[in-house]
Amino acid sequence: MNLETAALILSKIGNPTRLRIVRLLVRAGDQGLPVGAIQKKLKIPGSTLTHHITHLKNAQVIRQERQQATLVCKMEYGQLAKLVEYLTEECCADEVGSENRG
Amino acid sequence: MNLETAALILSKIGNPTRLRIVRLLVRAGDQGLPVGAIQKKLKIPGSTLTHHITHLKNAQVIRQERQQATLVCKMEYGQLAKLVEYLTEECCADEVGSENRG
DNA sequence: ACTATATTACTAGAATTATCGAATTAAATA
DNA sequence: TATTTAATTCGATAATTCTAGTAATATAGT
Repeated sequence: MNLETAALILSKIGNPTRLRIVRLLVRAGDQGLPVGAIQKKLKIPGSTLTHHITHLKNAQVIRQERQQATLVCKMEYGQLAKLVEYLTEECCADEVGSENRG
Repeated sequence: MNLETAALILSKIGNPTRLRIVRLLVRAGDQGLPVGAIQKKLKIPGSTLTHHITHLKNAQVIRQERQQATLVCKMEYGQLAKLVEYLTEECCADEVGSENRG
């Protein structure tokens, strides 16, 4: 994980609609959630939803698995973990002032 | 902290230039860093830097304090802490699947 | 094959964001 | 007051992003 990738992921989840999608998927857990189910919850046009899903997929924040007719969206927890690790190591702690913050 | 605010902050730090600024400021610690010092490190025009600083200020990710002739930028750690708290409580854990994630 | 459901692709206008030069404001100092 | 240093505002342009309608594609059941 480098700075550019971290910024990319942050910018992708830094959109209200996409953050809602992420929240739904995290809460759905390992079984994921079909696109149609997300659409019903968010009440937005399919084309708009696909646009956002494409963003999240491209940044590898989520992935999709086909189950018969429906495509199930799932979180890419590994990518999120790497992001948190990067932010923790690169942008936080281990430098001047980090002890006197609390 | 609500979803919209969280998304706003994420989008602001989800820009490579602004993430660099944040990284510099976190590493600078409580003493912060003058705008001019940031400019020297990032090597970008002042107007561009101000543009990004304005974004970070508006989202309360950083604040500025005047010290004589120079304006010192400092992290707003509180805001970051609230963001992490929101993400942890709203978007992670405490739901199906969070235990089996390894 | 036909139909319904699920999802993506194409397309375009609106809105937002990024960049940076030039002019401007603010503070310190001669 | 004039000058220098520090930083912002203004204004223009380019690039990206958001939204959503319409058309197309894929899958499952009849």
